[in-house]
Amino acid sequence: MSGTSPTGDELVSLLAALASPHRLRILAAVARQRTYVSELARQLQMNRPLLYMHLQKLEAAGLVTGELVTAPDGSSVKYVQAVPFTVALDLDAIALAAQNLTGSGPGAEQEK
Amino acid sequence: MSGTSPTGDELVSLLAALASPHRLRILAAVARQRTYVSELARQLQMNRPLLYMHLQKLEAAGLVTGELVTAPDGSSVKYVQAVPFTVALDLDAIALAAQNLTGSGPGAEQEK
DNA sequence: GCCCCCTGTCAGGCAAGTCTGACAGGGGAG
DNA sequence: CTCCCCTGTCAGACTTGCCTGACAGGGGGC
Repeated sequence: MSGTSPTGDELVSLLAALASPHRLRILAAVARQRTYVSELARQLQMNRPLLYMHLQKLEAAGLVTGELVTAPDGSSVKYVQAVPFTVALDLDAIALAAQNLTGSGPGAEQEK
Repeated sequence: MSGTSPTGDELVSLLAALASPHRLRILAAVARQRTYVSELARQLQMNRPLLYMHLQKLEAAGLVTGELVTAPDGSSVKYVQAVPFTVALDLDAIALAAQNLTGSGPGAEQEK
């Protein structure tokens, strides 16, 4: 994904995924070190269900990947890892992205 | 603002302001041409009150500036203009921003 | 057996964002 | 006076997101 100019919808999803203090902190923690969910919850002092939700959003946006690892002793642990990316954000990028939003053509369609 | 690495909170606000198809379209339209509110509403085919709200958010985020111009004949028109900016978005920037979110220090505070 | 740690999902409550129609008012043109 | 265009703001409905406690289940160690 790095470097590719995303479509408008992708951009919106990406920004929405990042526009949250919790998710920013999660991403930062995960970028620094590969951890598993419960440990991450303890580290960031947040409820696991909440962390799960945020992780799902980050994963849906393609910003992190989860990997369920089953240790030789049978116990399972889910490791989370950050996915590198780069987006240059400025007026030009936005003007470009706004052109290909689903249903945005000048005379495209006015369905609501 | 261009080039300066924003604080965590500022980043979140900026991303939140941009994470909306409507606001993206507004910004794109305004970046291309300085227009006034009602004209913009017609151009984008959206209700004015709605446009007003989005403009307020964009203005609060410092992405656009409004200027109420009173023509010599007395009629007032509010012109909206885009504010140039640039933000490089990647894992490093996020890790950096996550460090200075209000209430995020490693052993800062655990008020809930 | 009991206790501990892990993963995952659920319903429910609360807060915030989104969108709409309607209103009040200023001013010009016919 | 009537019609039109403009700027603002409001309450209300609706949708979405956020967060919590509680649950079901797998597996290990004592």
